[in-house]
Amino acid sequence: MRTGLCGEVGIGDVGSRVRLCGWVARRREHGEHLAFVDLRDRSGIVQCVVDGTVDLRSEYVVAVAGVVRRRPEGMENPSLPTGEVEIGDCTVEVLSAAEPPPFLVEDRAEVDEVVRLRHRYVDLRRPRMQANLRLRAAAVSAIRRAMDRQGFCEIETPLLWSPTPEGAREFAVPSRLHTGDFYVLPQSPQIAKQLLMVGGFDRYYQIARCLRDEDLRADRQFEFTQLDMEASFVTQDDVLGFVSEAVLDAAEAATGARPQEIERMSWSAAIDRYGTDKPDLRIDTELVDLGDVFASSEVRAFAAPSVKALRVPGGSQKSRSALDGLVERAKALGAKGLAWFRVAEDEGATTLDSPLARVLSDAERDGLVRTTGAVPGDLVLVVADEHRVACTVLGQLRVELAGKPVGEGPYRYVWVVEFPLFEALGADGHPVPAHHPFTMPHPDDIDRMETDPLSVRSQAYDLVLNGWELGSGSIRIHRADIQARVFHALGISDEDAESRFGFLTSAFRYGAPPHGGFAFGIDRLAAVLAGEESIREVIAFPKTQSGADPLTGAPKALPAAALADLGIRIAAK
RNA sequence: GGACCUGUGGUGCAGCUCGGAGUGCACGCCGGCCUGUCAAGCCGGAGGUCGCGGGUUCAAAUCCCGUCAGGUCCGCCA
Repeated sequence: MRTGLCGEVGIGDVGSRVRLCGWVARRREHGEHLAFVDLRDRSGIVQCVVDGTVDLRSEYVVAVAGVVRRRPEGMENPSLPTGEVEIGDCTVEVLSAAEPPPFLVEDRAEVDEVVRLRHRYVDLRRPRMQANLRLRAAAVSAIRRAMDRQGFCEIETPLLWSPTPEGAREFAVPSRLHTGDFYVLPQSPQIAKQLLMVGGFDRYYQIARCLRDEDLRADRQFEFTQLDMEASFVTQDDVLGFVSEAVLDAAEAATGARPQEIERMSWSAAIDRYGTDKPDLRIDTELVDLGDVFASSEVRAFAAPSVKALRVPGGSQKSRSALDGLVERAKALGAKGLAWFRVAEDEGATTLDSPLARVLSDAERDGLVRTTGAVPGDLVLVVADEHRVACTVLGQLRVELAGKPVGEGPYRYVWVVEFPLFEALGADGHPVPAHHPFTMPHPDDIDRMETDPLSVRSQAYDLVLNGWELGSGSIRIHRADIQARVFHALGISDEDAESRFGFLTSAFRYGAPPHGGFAFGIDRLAAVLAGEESIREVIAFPKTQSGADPLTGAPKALPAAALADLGIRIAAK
């Protein structure tokens, strides 16, 4: 039907006869003797010249036959990749007429997202969406090649799975044959892939759709796609190596540039230096510890287990009301207060402008400036509080004051390793797992599990890109005795463990290899690499924040007969 | 569950503080003119439940209350 693609016609094709198919992007008519038609397909746009009039409208689907020719001298269009040539002596065949589109099929048209989604089939024609979905496909393809090359076997796991009362809320699927019973859609293939390890598939992966019935965000949809992988007889270093290979290959395929080796950082260093477990390393300021400076301070505001500071380069020009706003923000984030110091210069001496400036000793003033590295023009923010609070509050302010859109380069990947095994003590006095209860404790710390559980590190790790968590994984527990100790620490009784995870623990009784794995979000990776701030821009048919689909109208009520078939009655609201 | 922002011809906005006739801008659309344009140009035209409901008022796009939809964030996402 066609001889090539619109965007690929070039100077080398001059003289050849072509037939191109696509959509009418624009037409420019010059009376009854001459008309230009810009023809668009997925590859781009080429100008077609018609000697006469044409009865075409925007977005008509047409086939244009003609001869490629060099444009007349001075008529080239340097802003168009095909701008040196045009299709001449055209005959146009209308394959399909079209109503005027609801919005311009061009990138520069900014359109309300719900309008775009309602007419997604039109939106998808725009170069942005074409590029984004193709970038995503290139990334996925590279991931598959990387995993295959490393000896991994792609295996599908069920979409209809068993309810597990743990973690994210699950989508329920009623069973027709077992009226009153339900499957759930998997929030991740976690347990299935561990069963595959017991089954002897020592290197498994899957481009897996995962579903979680939790509230949506710019970086979260009900359904999302992960590279899910698991391997047996491996160390944490092995897993990080496998995943790094896939991620770096994907990034190279998507952007053309291969990132450098991904650096590693311990969880405690991430908290200490950036106040978060997903640090954005594009921002070059770090939190600074002022504990030594104020160790014996008379200043009551700084009498706290931890005194942390954040230097804000050039921040001294902030107005008093802007600073008041920062103080309020810090309080909203959980700090008791926020001290600020505007750094200035007076006759060669560095001065501090702050309500607290006068109560600081000379040594404290010097220490604050020296330790933070502040120079005139900077602003220094100080939070004194419990260590975790001081770090996270300043870490959040760091991002809010200096952050950039996630998709804006450069791309800074980092492995955050040695997550704590437990997050905190729950209301029942038992620690709460930071990852999932099958995470292997760090071998150096395992003896403290009963005596000092919150100090126990785990062999769990996250991959972070520009402040977004791409994914997480861990070495899993494969030994019944260690699993029993973790369950015990968590306050999960033997009976409880049996009823909730029985089919996994019993599988482990039949010969479980040491294993570990990882899963990272392909939507998120693709979005960042595409320069987008929302994963909706790399998903063909996403949902809105309320979980609706403006195109199909989903979700909808089911006909009464369908409900009756499933044995379901809708409760009155 | 909560906070904040947004809603005005097909699209994007202005108008809203300080109430006075659906007023304006750009794009698109329709018609006419036009033989080298390329976001073509020129002339003319059509197109509106100011998200919806209620209240205040002589009078509401504008003020108040409620509600719906969309977005960002918190909670949530082991």
